[in-house]
Amino acid sequence: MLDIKYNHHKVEEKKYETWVKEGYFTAGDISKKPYCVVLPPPNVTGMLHLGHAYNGTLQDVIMRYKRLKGYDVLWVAGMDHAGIATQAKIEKKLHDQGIDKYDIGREAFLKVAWDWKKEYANTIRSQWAKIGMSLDYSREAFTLDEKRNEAVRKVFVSLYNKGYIYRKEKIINWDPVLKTALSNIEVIYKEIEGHMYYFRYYIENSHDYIVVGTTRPETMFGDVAIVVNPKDERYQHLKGKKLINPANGELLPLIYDAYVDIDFATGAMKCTPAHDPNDYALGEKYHLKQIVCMNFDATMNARALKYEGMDRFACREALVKELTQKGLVEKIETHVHQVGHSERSNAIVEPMLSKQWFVSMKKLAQNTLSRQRTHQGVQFFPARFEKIFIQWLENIEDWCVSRQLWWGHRIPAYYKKGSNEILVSYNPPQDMENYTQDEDVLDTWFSSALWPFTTLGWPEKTSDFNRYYPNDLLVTAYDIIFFWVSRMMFEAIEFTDKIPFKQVLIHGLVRDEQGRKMSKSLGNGIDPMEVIDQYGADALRFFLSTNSAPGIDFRFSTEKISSSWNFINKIWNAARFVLMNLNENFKVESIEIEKLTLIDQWMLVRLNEAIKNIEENLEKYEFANVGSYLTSLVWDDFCSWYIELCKLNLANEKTSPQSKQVLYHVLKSIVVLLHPFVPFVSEELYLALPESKKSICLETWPTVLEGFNQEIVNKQMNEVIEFTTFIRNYRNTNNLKNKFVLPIYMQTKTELGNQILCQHKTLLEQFNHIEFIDKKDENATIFTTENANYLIYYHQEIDLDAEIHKYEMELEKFIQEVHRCQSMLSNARFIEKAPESKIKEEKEKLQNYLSRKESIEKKLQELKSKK
RNA sequence: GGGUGUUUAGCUCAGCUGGGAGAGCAUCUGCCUUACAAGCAGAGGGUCGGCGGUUCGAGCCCGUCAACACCCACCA
Repeated sequence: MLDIKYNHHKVEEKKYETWVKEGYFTAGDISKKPYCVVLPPPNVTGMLHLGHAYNGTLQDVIMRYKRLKGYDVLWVAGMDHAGIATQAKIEKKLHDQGIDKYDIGREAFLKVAWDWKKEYANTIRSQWAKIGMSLDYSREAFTLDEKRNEAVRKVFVSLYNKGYIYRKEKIINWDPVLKTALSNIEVIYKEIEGHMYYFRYYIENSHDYIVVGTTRPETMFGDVAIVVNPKDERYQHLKGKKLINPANGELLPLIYDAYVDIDFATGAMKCTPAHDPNDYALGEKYHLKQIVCMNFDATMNARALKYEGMDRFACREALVKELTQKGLVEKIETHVHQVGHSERSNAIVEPMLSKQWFVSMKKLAQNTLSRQRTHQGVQFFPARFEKIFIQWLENIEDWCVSRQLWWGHRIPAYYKKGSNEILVSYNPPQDMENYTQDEDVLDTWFSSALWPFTTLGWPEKTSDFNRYYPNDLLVTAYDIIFFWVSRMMFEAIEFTDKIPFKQVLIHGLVRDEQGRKMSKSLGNGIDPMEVIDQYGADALRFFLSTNSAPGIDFRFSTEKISSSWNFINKIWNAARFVLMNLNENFKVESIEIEKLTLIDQWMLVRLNEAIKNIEENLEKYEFANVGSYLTSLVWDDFCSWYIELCKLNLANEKTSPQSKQVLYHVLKSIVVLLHPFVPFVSEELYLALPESKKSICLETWPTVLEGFNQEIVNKQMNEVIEFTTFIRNYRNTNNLKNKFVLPIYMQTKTELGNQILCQHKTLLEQFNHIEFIDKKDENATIFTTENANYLIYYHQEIDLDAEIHKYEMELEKFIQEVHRCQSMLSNARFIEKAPESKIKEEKEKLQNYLSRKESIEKKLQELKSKK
């Protein structure tokens, strides 16, 4: 027998281990249809956060649902080496121990990194288990393991040979803290209040000067020209003249190019091709020198003369001071502008000329775009994300893939010693002693981009690849559409000639209770493991999955998790009630409709409707809808009505021979319907049921029972509900005890009313503690429904005026309803254009309201005549 | 500069193809009715951001304005 109270600690203990051991999550039953999803691999940088729990829960709901629906479900477990992020963490750890990575060298560093990975991989696995994620561990992969490395090398070499990968000196985004290049999307632009410095540039052999504005004076040491717009009249007289760079006294040519905005600042712009992407383009156009004036740690180099070795911002300050003293500063204004920061280190990114490896993106993006445009692409949920995805691809730039790190896939490029020869190959050259391998590694996303197929064994032609590729679905947050989804798309199309997955479900981010983004600096992160400890994984999962709409951020809410817990406790107690009523001799029998009472039938009809509705919404990933449907099915239909009414039936097995079967059947169905959301408690309750299988994981999705006259059943039960609600209300307003038996005369108005009086009289009497009597006198309270008038003969002192007022209010309501129906039905255009069913519905409503209005009118007349 | 999302009850949010406004929590009233007091039975509370339009009919579709949030690009 179940404990009196739901105890999530006890319920969630050891179940996951059993599921894994029994192989319920291991795919491979070829008698079933395959369904495959690969988990977005979490970074091995640390522990899982609430976002992971959210992402994992959404997927697990789908996976468990598909398993119940009879699919051979493969949900591939895996983790990401997260190059920059992990290396930064390890460097910090070493630094805290007083170790510099260059002192221990690459190999020793990598050993530390692999130990780190092992430790966090174990933590992550135990957290997946806590959340209940039904992952297939037999195929677990790591983005940096040997198999994935083979695939990466193959892809790199292939892209190189096809001309998609090239090595070039270009302006890239440089992270001076982590000392590596970054791709464009790894740079976060933040608004910063800085300064616009205006310097005087004297004209050679003249006392005249022009004023040039810049936000980055330290880069003046890399200047090679001053550029003005050819139409700018202020500078026409300077053609052919040279200007003196105030920072170093060098002569700069004046170039006329329409790129320069006449109205911005002074209309004269300094040009630093080695430290600015736009200047770089100008530099190419006019064949200007590219002068790098900084080192890779963002200190100034020898070009900065006496400032050599000084940090770039210290140099800026010192230089401005120096030039102020020399009278070369015109003015300094505060200036708000967007400054690029490194996604990982938050350092201000330095645009820097550097030789790096790039993937040429135009053609590859085009291949993806043409599939999307011809509807052979991926289906997005919600659909609007496709637009964002397409716009990004249309404006894509080449992808810088080399990183000056150690933790990652080493670039398979080999440089012949003493020559310019570069060998890009899958295996190192035979005569390796004559070569040196490129020191750099690849961007993490280079290997993640191959994830949907490398996890299935590609490039080998494995049976997994044949069976499970393309994946059916990808579930991920909107913030990595560019980083990941788009790159998986083009790699998949290029190397497998298929889209990587059929659908993408994009979800939002979990924010804190105040609606702020969770971040380390704010310290407002919530550890999912603490939540699980306090409320249980099931409550957390139910909260996460049913309180969020696709693609939209949502707030974490302790209150709502607590509500989820209450809901689970409610189910728990409903199950207790059912199990208490199924005695040891209970045998499951098939349900025969002719043996069922009205409430049995009604409950099964409600269950049927729920199954259909829940399925529809699960297929659309509308989990919030499923959640509210499940809640009302369990709480209202099953607990508040069916179980309460059933208590009467259970006392009399002769009149309701199958009520216990229905109780069992509905509880079991509910438990299975809930299982995708709350796997632990559903397993616990399932195993407590008679004749259950070894695990709910082996169950099948409930099916709809056919053969009910749904319309009649609902109408009859609605009458019961409407009447019961009225009686409860009546007792409340009149301060009557539940046990006080109210005498009631039922005046039926329709055939259905007669049926109810005939068939369900006893039920209504017992359930509501009333007694149907023969009509005695006129002094009664009237309650009117579509099918009957109920006259309550409860004699009490009544305030006649108040009573009249009450009925007048009631009458007013029906008058309005009648008016509404009549005006609709008398509208010729409504009759002409509205669908048949709607017209029929309104006609029926009108009849109903008319009859009820009439009853109230009669009662009012009667009251008024007494006055 | 371009784009997207949000605006619904006191709070947090649902409301999917247009057909009488919903949930949870909070509030008020009454209940220990043996599955559940973390519960039960009732009740109150909203001109669905503003304005205009389409429609027989708009929270939902179109236009426009406003506030907030986010994404992309960028002027040195």
